[in-house]
Amino acid sequence: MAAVSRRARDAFEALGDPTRRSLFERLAAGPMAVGDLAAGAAVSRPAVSQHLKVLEEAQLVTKTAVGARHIYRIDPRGIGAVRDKLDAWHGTAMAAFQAFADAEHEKDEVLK
Amino acid sequence: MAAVSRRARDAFEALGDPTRRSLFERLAAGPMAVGDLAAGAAVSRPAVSQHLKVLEEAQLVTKTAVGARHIYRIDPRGIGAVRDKLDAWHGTAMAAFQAFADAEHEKDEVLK
DNA sequence: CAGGTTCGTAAGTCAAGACTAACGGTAAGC
DNA sequence: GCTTACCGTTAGTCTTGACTTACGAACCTG
Repeated sequence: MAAVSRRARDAFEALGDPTRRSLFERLAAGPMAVGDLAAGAAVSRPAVSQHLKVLEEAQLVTKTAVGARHIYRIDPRGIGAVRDKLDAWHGTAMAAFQAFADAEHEKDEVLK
Repeated sequence: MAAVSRRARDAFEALGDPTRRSLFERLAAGPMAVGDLAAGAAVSRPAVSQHLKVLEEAQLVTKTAVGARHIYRIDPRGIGAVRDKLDAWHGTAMAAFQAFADAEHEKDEVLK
């Protein structure tokens, strides 16, 4: 659980940066090499490499060497972890709201 | 569309900060006042106020004044926007992988 | 083997933003 | 009315991290 939480934590921080989110979004369309990725980015190629490293550490992407080219692709497990966290938050928030609504309804019944 | 994208963008950036994510997670358990929120946080109360402002601008929480106390609670629409974005990424990534797998299977009958 | 790609890393600069202290403003209590 | 809570904002400091340039490693190609 700690590993999952840690992974989700890193994933949120990784997706917090607009440049990284842009790279991640482009990788969602399909695997791509660093050079191609950098060609469409607003920053230099080394910057792209650094961002890809962060995304990789966050388990959001995976790297595969093909000759001299490094192909990056999305790691579905990373998205899954983030989505699970989001669902958990949504669930508890809904439960809390429901409890609050029930309590309010209870008071209304008593007042009647 | 642009409004949704913009909202999702701000939400990702808002959830990128560990302190803000901690506050958001505590609010998921139920509505809370700023003072109570600051009491359990590692930073000062003004810092909590600033973070809550960012979360509010990102449509992730809503504020309600009750006397001199300001009660913050989670805005389900904010989570929804982020989750939708995540689902979209996951969907396109899966489609891209499927297309790649189909193409490989088509062409590499003899290889591998 | 020499030359040209492709990519990651190191060093250094610099701006964004996270934080605290101090102040002002509003609502409840005496 | 006066004081006491509770909260938001401002001003200013300081750390984090995003970025570029320069360099070197690994790889293919001729």
